[in-house]
Amino acid sequence: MSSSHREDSPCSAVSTLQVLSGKWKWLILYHLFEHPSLRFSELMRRIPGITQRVLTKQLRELEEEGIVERTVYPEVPPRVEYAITPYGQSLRPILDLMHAWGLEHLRRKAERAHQES
Amino acid sequence: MSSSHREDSPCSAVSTLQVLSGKWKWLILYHLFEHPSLRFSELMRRIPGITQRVLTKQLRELEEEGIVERTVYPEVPPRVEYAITPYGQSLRPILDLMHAWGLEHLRRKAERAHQES
DNA sequence: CTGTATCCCCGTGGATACTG
DNA sequence: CAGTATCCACGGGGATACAG
Repeated sequence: MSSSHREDSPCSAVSTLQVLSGKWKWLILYHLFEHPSLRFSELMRRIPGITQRVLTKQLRELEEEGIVERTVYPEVPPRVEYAITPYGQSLRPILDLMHAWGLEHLRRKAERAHQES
Repeated sequence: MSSSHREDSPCSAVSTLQVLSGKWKWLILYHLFEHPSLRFSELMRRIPGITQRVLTKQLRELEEEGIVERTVYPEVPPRVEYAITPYGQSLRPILDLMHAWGLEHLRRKAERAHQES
């Protein structure tokens, strides 16, 4: 996953973004923070627009980084549940801050748009 | 800038990432946090690998969002300085958290790699 | 020095069909 | 239900040349 050119940036925040790079990863985390555990199909339903292929891929990458845990229940039909690992929990403060900032930013833009009308 | 499909995600963190989407934006912010003000060429030097075209584009987008301020000094040769706006300062806590998390993540990976050797 | 203007590559993600 | 397997489209970003 992009361990290609060894940029070795002095800014470690960049490596965080690297790990979480992927159009839907933070949204996936958001839902897993809201619900301790979700099935594959539940994630699909909660994330309109994502496809099976992409959801699978991003979950696998999050799992690879130790952020998400995948549990397979050997039943028929198969059931697979995803949950945030304790390590993944450490991302919560970041997501919360971004959530707050995003809200404020949207409010700010709405205000601007309103002013010039 | 991607106001295309109106996903209206319930997660506002996503809109934050949207605003800051761009390969080098956080790194640009990082340097502007370290130095109250930097010239275009100074940013170029501090960000190895970026091109003029892309640096310009990302700076313009940050400016558009009110995060970065661009000041042109009408001299010859021209001098342009970039600085974080007060509003942009509100991103600092997020960047700091990501910085810390990134460091810890790298440490963690190094540890793992070391274990299995 | 601080940019534009062109052209182009390639990786991420989307569409669709199929499977244990 | 929870995925793979293929194929493909698109746009963000890189290379290069040029300009005020």
